[in-house]
Amino acid sequence: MSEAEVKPGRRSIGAQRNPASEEAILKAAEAVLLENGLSGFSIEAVARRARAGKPTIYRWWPSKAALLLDVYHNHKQTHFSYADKGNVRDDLIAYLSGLFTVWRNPATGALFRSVVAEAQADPDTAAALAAYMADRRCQSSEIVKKAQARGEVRADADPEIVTELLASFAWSRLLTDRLNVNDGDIVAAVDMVLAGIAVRAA
Amino acid sequence: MSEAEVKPGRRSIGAQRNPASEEAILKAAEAVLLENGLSGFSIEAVARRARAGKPTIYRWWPSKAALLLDVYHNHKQTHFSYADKGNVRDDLIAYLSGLFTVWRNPATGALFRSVVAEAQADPDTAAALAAYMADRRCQSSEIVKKAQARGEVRADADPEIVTELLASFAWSRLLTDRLNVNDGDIVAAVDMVLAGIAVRAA
Amino acid sequence: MSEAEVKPGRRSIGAQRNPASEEAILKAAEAVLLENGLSGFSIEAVARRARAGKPTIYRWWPSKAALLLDVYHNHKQTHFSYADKGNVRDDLIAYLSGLFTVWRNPATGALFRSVVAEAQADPDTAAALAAYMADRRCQSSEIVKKAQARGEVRADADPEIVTELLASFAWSRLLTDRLNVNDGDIVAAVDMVLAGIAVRAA
Amino acid sequence: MSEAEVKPGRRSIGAQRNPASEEAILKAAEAVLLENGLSGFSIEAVARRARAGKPTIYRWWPSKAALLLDVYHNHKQTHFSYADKGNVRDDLIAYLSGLFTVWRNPATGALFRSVVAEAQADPDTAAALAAYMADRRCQSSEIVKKAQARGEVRADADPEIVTELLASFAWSRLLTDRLNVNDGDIVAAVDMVLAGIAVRAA
DNA sequence: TACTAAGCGAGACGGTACGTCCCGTCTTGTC
DNA sequence: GACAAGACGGGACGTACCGTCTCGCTTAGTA
Repeated sequence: MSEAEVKPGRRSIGAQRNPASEEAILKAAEAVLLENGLSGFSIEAVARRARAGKPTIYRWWPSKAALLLDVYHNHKQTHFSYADKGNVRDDLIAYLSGLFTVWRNPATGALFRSVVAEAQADPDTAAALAAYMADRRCQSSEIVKKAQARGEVRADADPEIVTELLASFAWSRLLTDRLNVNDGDIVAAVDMVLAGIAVRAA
Repeated sequence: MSEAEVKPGRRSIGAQRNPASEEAILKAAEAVLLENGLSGFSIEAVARRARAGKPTIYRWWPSKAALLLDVYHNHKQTHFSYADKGNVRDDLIAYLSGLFTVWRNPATGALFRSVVAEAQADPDTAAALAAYMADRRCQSSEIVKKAQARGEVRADADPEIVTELLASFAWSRLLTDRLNVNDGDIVAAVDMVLAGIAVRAA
Repeated sequence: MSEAEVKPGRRSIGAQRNPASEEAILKAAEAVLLENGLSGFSIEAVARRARAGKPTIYRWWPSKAALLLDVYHNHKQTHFSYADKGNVRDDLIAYLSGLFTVWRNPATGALFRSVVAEAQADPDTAAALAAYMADRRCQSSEIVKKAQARGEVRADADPEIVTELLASFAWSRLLTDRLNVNDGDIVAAVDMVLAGIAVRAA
Repeated sequence: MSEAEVKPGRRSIGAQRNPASEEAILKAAEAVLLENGLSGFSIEAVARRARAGKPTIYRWWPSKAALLLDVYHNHKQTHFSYADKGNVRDDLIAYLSGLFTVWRNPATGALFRSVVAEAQADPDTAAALAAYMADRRCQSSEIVKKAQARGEVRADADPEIVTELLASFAWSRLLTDRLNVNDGDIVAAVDMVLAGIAVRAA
């Protein structure tokens, strides 16, 4: 209120985590990542931007990767929902095009690409990403399980592999900058998995 | 071969590139990457190990990524061949399990993971990786094209998407350290793409 | 006294200074200084060791230097007395060897060295040290004044300079870690000041 | 000459120490020390001021203290000479007032005070200072040795202790900011050492 | 044959970022 | 209102690499 708090920004609020600092850091981290890319994303840059001390960041996030993941999670609170359209084809198309749509957002896409990249070098990030992906596989495979319950999908199909196949497709497009190549590919991929490409043996 | 060349390193052989240096650098780069991981892979470390000057490296490889890619290419000269087993199912299984096998090799796997990671931050690597992947898609889609010619696969299936779907599956397993989860998944993925999972509508 | 107060630290005893805290802090400060040296002497370290909050220290001691000085004064309550042996030579030898003896004690020596060092950078410490030294000069010069009264020492000699010369000698030995070089030097210094080194002009 | 050297300052001159950098760093170090005092003297500040990289400083000076000492030595090249005035009294007065004069220079005085302070916390500085002081004692005691040769000073006087006593006096005045108290004290100290203060026993 | 020109190992240069430690201030909840 | 506790913004620490530079050398090709 007074001018005292203007100059130095935030202060400690006692022997407890200051939510304002956390928010400012996450916001700054996202901004830095978007503006400077993964290679320009450094703890120092985030601290500078958030007007926070480096130790404050290290106190709560053990590594660059942890911060990155946290930013990603916070960003993804605008989750896409798993719509239930009544038939498996529309559900899978919605799922896959949902992934494409979310990652076409420059922020979300860059964020996830960064997390994946970081995971290749940093074991902690790798573990966090693995946990996250396991959760997603579990959630998305529900689509197929429901379809099996409805009798739309063969009972011997592994639900997790179905959605993993589709999600992997989205991954590789994201990681090779080919998210916008051809929207028809989304439907083609779903239909391939659903109907197969083999000529019907009578 | 002899230890004579070990101690004082290599010298210039005149106004031309010294192949011994190139070889030593590539070898050292691979060794450093394998021993210290992507995060420990630095030009300095490679130069130290190769007993080479940093400018020698920068003279021939514009960036860390270029060196990485070069190492990868050199390493992959032990290419897996696209066997032609006469039927599309065996060919695709051979293709997909070939990818898994190649990447299960610690060197090759780490190399490719590093290249993909680097491509997320470095545009040059991204471009190189894109070109490389386009070539691979082109080559691998031949499997499907041949099968279409044999009448095994429906003519309206997009050959590139077929193998891209399978290759993406291998990518995501590589990038999330799940290459060894379940060998049966390979066959399951191929069969899914071939026969589909939908219940036959009579 | 009991170990009950060890574990959970001390509590406030109401709106007044808690002597137990003061004592614990001074004790901890001395211990830290002795164990880790001046360079390892930090308010944080003292607070940790004393199980005290940093603000408690800052509340009572405005600076590191103030704490240091306070520790020194508390430590020196075991003052050496200015013995009066009846003749100036023995008194001065007792005075100078007293300084050496006091500072040969690791705690006292390190403490005084630290105060002097701190005074070179911190004006407050410098002022405190100056006041302290003025007092000591005044006290120690009494030795010479008494000798003058007894007729042992020439009336035109400046008493303060006499003891300052001897104390400076001890200082420089302390500050350059040469306290134990040669015990004979103490007597030599005193005799020099008393009898002079010039050849007697008949 | 060209504008190339304007922006980035100095460059490497190959695999050898760049004297321009060394000079710039020493100059900057002195300036920082004088302007901000010992407490404001940091490697970072010196690097900033010298437009040098921190590693360049650490490459050549293992510690803050080493840099400090080097600055002091470089500064003292304007050595005071040990004048030989033919009689020991004038020589000793010249020696002692020389010390006072040199240290009354703000730069030199602050420098030496800083070195002494640093030596109380840092063993390397302590060692360097000890070596330096041993050398000075050796040099300055020559005054007394010559006087002994001339028969002016008793042969049983320890030459090193004589000048050590006087130098210590200057030290303590420097370290307690009392360099300007009373110029007569210089002569008084010398005469005390020469003639003694004891009343002549007939 | 002598000269030029480029590549070589080496390593110093100005920098940026790392992750840690401590500074002195602030606030919370307990006594 | 003093206490233990500990988070806060800030700044310096000493280290690792970055990409650039110049050195002194070695040798191939040109003159």
